[in-house]
This record gives sequence, structure tokens and C-alpha cells, in this order.
Amino acid sequence: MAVSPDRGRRPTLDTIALEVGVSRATVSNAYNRPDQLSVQLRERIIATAKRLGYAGPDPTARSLATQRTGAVAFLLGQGLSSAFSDPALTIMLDSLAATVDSGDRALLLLPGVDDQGPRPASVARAQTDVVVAYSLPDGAPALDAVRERQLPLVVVDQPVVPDSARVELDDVAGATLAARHLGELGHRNVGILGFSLSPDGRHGPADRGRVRVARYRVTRDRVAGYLAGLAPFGIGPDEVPVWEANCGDQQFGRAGALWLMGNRPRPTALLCMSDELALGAIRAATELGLSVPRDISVVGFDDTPGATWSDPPLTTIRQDLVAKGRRAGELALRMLDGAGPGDPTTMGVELIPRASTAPPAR
Amino acid sequence: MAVSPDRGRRPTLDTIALEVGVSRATVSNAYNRPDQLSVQLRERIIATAKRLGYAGPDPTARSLATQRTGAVAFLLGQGLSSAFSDPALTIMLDSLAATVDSGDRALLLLPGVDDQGPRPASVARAQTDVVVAYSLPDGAPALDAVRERQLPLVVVDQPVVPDSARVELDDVAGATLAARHLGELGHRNVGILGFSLSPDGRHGPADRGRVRVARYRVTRDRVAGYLAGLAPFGIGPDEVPVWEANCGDQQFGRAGALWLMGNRPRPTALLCMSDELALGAIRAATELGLSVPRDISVVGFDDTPGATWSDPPLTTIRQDLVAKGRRAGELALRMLDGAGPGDPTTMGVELIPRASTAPPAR
DNA sequence: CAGGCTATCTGAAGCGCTTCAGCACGCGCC
DNA sequence: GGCGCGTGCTGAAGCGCTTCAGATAGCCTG
Repeated sequence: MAVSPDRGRRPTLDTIALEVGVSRATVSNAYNRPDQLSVQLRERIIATAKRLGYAGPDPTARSLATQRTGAVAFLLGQGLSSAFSDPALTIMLDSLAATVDSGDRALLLLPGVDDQGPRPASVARAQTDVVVAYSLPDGAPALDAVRERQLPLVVVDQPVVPDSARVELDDVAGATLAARHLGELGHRNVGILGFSLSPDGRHGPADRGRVRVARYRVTRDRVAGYLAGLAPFGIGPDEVPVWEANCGDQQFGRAGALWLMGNRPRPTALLCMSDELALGAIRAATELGLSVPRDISVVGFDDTPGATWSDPPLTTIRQDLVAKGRRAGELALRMLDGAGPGDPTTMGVELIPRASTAPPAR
Repeated sequence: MAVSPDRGRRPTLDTIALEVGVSRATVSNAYNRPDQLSVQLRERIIATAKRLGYAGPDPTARSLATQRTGAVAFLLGQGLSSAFSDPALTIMLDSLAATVDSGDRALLLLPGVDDQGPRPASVARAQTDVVVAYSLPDGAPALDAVRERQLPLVVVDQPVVPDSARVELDDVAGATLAARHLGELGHRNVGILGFSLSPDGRHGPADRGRVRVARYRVTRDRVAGYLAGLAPFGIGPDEVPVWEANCGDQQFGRAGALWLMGNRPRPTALLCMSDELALGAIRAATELGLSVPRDISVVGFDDTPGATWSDPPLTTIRQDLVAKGRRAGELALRMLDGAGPGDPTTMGVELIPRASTAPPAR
């Protein structure tokens, strides 16, 4: 007996079951375990569903029953536009997205508010099975919310959180490599063009005190690495000016480089924490009529596509962003299957010398 | 009587209710309707919850009961890294995210696969109340999936879908404006540096036939607008070479511009569908030893921050990306409250003349 | 003191689905 | 002919929460 489609209400599994004259379990199986019923019955069910406008099991109800949402939450320190101004993030995220997507999961994006990371309430209400955090300041409240919910957590780059899986870059080593490269070329006056040190929206020159209390581990480590790499050449920490950008895009790189190049003695080289910043620095040098690398050398970080393509091509520290995103995705999927956090994965770094560095003119 | 915390199992509302000695409804109210119970009881409940490690009502169960997920799904034509290579998208998306976030909703990101948009299965399983689609090719299967689920839909830019809210740009008008500007300056040899015409990964020169069957409305309209703007100056469609980029980043702009500038007679001006492409074009011109705008004029589209900042600053067509994202977000939130799609919102365009265009040298 | 309020709290009915133990039946096998 | 087994399907017990129509009790009013 055909039952008229419920008036006004969306059809559910029951609607279809009733209409076809089978049990609800069978309809469920038609969608989830085709091997559990005969082909004919399944086809009849699917056809009926289509006829009644039933689009398949409700995702929310399914999630409740299965105890998994099928989503991976991605926590970001900053808002979307500043976060995405750095290709390094988008490349990583793309790779992460592709990985979780291949595990049939969606990406729930929780952008940061005021550079503090997402609000804890957003995290508390997020429908997700696992969380990937990127570039949050130490002690971000969002991480407490994650812990309260006991969600598996993958932290990329920073900060260190107990019981979480980690994907890290050896930032100190990378920065050291960059600095040593400059030292070996003979540079003795070097400036640092860095990321934000703490989530307070500040940008501009940063003194030693500010560096010491930095709440972003990556920035802290890279500064430390730069200084460590310069030390063997007799360059003391106080001789190295640091400029802090509060967003990684080229405009900030340009502004910072202009300030750094205004220092006396003028630096003969700039250590930049990202390729974007470095591109801004090259831009600034050109504006001042300085030639790179003749008058000033510039080192980037990340080896994004822009580094190859710039004029001159950037000497930079390469990290494998695609592998990093993939790895974060894999860890997330693995923790979903109940695996423990395991040991942190540390990604390697490599110096890629190109044409933006040379010995200083004398 | 204190009940020992369930061994192994996560606490639920019932756990807390039992422990405090109240009904489950009361615990629920403690979280959702604080005015429904006395302050003391509420505090006792919250304290007990904290003690037992209960992080608040399970989002999935809540969603099932309330029949709303609290998420906005964002469907993207392409993968993340190519989509985010254009600041125009990230600015818009950031504004969208801020808007939906202020409505206490998360953003579920469904990136496209093979430029065809998200897979229909992903859409079918997405936990969302409303969908915002951006830059999908006409007839993307993901849109069928949205329709099957009868989810409210907001389409940004393209394509046209029945019963959906729309936020559009007047692409034809914008492109016409750009082309007319060149015509008025006296340019008669113009090339078009455009977005992808169809989601097949092709890039390179595009003939008239390919333009005609383009599956991206935006690209189609802009080409049409360009040609319409050039026509009054006696420039026929067949005299205007078109190069198609399959991703909006500067490298493609450079490559396309190199090809366009290789045409004979060499164009004296390039119409670019985004500022990024235009920046790549300027780059290409510089590489060829041509000066912008003396030897070749370049017009962008969008008026992203890079346009102001480039050398020379870009003449471009301004669209208000922040307003566009906000509007899309508002429409999404409004449709959630049961509002109908309403009339399409058409965002205005404006020509911003800067230094990258000038009369052709003769 | 009856009557009516207000402030609090409860019971029970869902929300739409998955899953697992089990049942019925037919088939092959010795 | 009895046994064991695989196939195809069902019933019922959840998953964890919200919500709404009461119930209860204290308090004020006249």
C-alpha cells in the first residue's frame, strides 16, 4: 500500500521503510551496507527514496548514532585574510584538506579572533572529531576548550600541548642555517624581519625584552636560531635589530625592511621569516635604489613558489609544506582511529642558495 | 549520594543530573536557559560538570534535537591552494567568515576536486544548515546534491541556480568599463588575460569557440564585457586575443602576458580579469624590457591591496569584496531563519584609474 | 484563608539514525 | 532426513540532547 508522502515534513528513513514495506534497518543498510540486502530490494529502496525526495540519511543523526562527525576542525590563530596572505599556509592547508578529504572528511574552519585564536565557545560547539591547531599563541584559550572536550589534537608548529600529536619544523636549525649562510658570506651587519611575537597586534621594531616574552614559539625559535647562527661570527644579539610584522604579507615586509635599512650602520643583509616578507624586503630595497644582492642580501623562509619566481630568485630555507600538511592530516585521521599522539614529527629544513644573497660590497 | 563517575564512559547530561540529583532538563537549562533555574543550582551544576570533566552538551546531539547544525558550508570550485592564491577570494571569505561567526556559526569548507567543485557525496554528508557556493562551473554536480537535500543556498558570482539567494557582481559592466577606458585612451590593439573558461584544467590561448562554450559565467561575462567595451572603437572580437589561465596567480598572469605580448601587432594594452593576473603581466612586461604604461597599459580587476602597492599602481575595476562577503554571510544567516532567497544583490563596480594605463606610444 | 502568581523544576516525548542479536529459510552434504 | 551454514531481513535498544506541558511550592493579595 502506497503511503502518501508526509505532508510538509521531510522524509526520513521511516518514511521510506514504510513506503517500501521493509524495516528501517533495511533502508539504512541500503545506504551503508549494500552487501546486506539483495540488489533488487536495494534498487527499489533507492528509487523510492528518490521519488519521495529523500536525500539519504541525515548527517547529524548519523553522527549521533555513530559517534563520529566526520569533520576535522582547523584552528587558526588569525583571521582568514591575514592567515591566507601567506602562501605557506595555504599550501599546507590545501595538502591537509586533500588528505582529510581522501579520508572522506570535511574541514571545519575556525578562524582566530583578534589574533588570539578561535573563541573557546566556538570550539565547544564545533562538530568535529579531531582538531588541528596551527599557529596559535602559547596558552590560547581555544586549546583549553579542546582539552575539556578531550578531543584528539594535532598541533602544527606550535605551541606544545600535552597529549597532542605534533608536526614541527626545526625552526631553530632552519634559522641557524640562514644566519650562518650570511655569516659565511661575510655579512656582519644583519637585520631580522620577523613575524608577530605576541598576539597583541603590534608591529614595528622589537627590543630584546619583547623578544624574550614572545608568545609565538615559532617566532621565538627563529629569532634564537638566527642569533645562534650569527654568534660564531662575533655578532652579538644586541647588534641585530629586529622588526616585527603582525601579518606575513608583503606590505609588512616592505615596511619592516625600510625601517631595518634605516639603521646605522645599514645592514648588509636581512633575515626574513617568510618568503613573503623577503619579497617585500626586495621591493623596499629597490625603492631605495639598492640592488639585491649587491647592496643588500635577503634570505627568505619556506621556499614557496614565489621564491623561485622573484627577481632575484630568493635564497631561502626550504620546508616541505605539502608533506607537512599531509602529515598533519594523516595524524588527525590516525588519532580518529584511536591512535595515541605518538612522537612529534619534525620536518627537516634545507638551505636553498639562490641569487638574493652574495658577499657584502666593501 | 555521590555517584561514582561512569568508568570509561564520557559523562553526559544524565551523569551530571544524577550526580547533582536533578532532572536532565534542568542540567540542559543550566547551559541553555540560565534564567530557568536559580543561580545557586546552576552554579552547583556547572561546578559538578567541571569536576566530572563534562564539557557541555554534545554538539551533535544538540544539533539533532534542535534541528540545526550551526554551520555554514562553503563550496569552492577549486582546491584550496589555487583558490587562495587570489587575495580577492580570501578577503571575501574572511568577511564571510566574520559575518557567520558573529552569528555564532562555524564555516565548513568543501574545496573542489579537479576544478569541478566538491564531490556530491561530500555535500550529501556535510553537516550544515545552509550552503554558500562560490565560483563553481555551471552545472556542478555539487549543486544537485544541495538541491536534493533542499538546503538553502547562497550563490556568489555564479552560476545561476533556481531558488537560491544570489550575490553578484555586474561583471559585464565592470569589464566594459575597463575596455572603454582603454579605448578612450586610444588603444586599438588589446589582449585579454582571463580566468579559466571551463573546468578542464586547460590554460593557454583560447579561441572564440572555446569562449562561447565557457562554463564559468564570470569569465564568459567579462570577456563579453571587454568586447562590448571595445566594439565602439571599431575593435572586432576577432582582433582580440584571449589567454586563459587555469589559476589566478601571478605566474599564470606572467605566462599569459608573455604570450599575448608575442602577438603581432603587439597589443598596447592588456585587460586582466584580476589584479593578480595584472601583476603577473607587469612582471612579464618588465622582463621583456617594456615599460608600463609607456609601452603597454595594464588594467586589473578587483582592486585588491596589491593594486595600490604595485609598481606602477594598477588601474583596475574596483569591487567591494568585504561587502560582498558580508552580504553573502547575511543572506546565509537570513535564509537560516527561513527567509526566502529574495532578489539577487548586485554589487557595483567602479573604474579606478591609476598609473598602469596611459595612451599608447606611437 | 481562598485564589492567583511567579519562580523552579520535572517527565516524557521526540530528533533520525546505526547496529547487533537473532530469526526464517533454503541449500548442500553426509 | 537431520545438520550446519550462509543469505536476507527485522526488532529493539540505544546515541545525547531539547523542549514543552505540567507539577510543586512559596508568596502575595484581598
